[in-house]
Amino acid sequence: MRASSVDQIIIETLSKEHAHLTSAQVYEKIRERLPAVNLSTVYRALERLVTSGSVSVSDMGTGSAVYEILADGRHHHLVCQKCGQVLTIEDNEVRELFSKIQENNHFHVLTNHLILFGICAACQKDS
Amino acid sequence: MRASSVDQIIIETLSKEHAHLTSAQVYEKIRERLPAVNLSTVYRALERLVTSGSVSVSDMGTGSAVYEILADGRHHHLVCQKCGQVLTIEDNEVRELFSKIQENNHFHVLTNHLILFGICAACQKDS
DNA sequence: AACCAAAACGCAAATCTTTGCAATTGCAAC
DNA sequence: GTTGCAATTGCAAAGATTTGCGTTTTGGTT
Ligand SMILES: [Zn+2]
Ligand SMILES: [Zn+2]
Ligand SMILES: [Zn+2]
Ligand SMILES: [Zn+2]
Repeated sequence: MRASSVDQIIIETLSKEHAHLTSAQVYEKIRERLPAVNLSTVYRALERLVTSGSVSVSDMGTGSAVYEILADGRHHHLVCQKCGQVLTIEDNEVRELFSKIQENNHFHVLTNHLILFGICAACQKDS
Repeated sequence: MRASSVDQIIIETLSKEHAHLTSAQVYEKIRERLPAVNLSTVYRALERLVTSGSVSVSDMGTGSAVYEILADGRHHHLVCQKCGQVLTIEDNEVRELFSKIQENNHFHVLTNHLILFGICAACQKDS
């Protein structure tokens, strides 16, 4: 992989934002520094960063994928399908499962930003 | 929900196929019996079936989502990002994690066809 | 049987993402 | 500094999925 300027700017942007950004949001941020950049270039840069493991991409049920820097420490999310609330869970709550899967199936899990859908406590009470 | 004929035909189709079908594949099957059906109608029917819990939808990294009947018993998959191999794991291998998440976060997990990406045993040896 | 409201549908347009191809750029060897 | 190759990019088109809206169908009620 070559030191693409777009890759570097995306890393810097996501590192500063500490949030889940859509491709369109990343695109807007990049254009502040590279006004002529093409959207497909951003998609390809994001793909490279995901493959290299420095960025996660996830479908959180919002209609478009979201990207997040992984340097801050691994975590996962629970997304309520009724109210849309997003809970964060620590990696150690999931690590045990991944270890067991690794043992049982000799399969090295790379998923690093797991999204589980369901119903949150508040919405369970409502029904 | 009303008893839509498309819903019923999709159920029958997926029940007979016992496989992961893309929306395009479902569409082709439906057209054998409803030649004039619209693709967006199929998408909306699939969405209803997923919401009702009778069908699962998953991104298995193939470029388009796949749908599968859930009546046959719950299961999950490990997808190798190098060779594309798809391993199936039983629900009991995952249920423990979901129970723990339920306890710790009072969150009722509905994800019923989990896809985890990683590297299979064979591909680990190769590298 | 006529009526009504809700659900489902068809169609076209919008949105999101990927891809083929030709042109450009960065890196390293010569 | 020039050459060569592979990575990156822009652009346009294709592919995948969703959505707005007007119309039709369905099932229940009068
Ligand atoms: Zn996150
Ligand atoms: Zn909720
Ligand atoms: Zn499956
Ligand atoms: Zn493999």
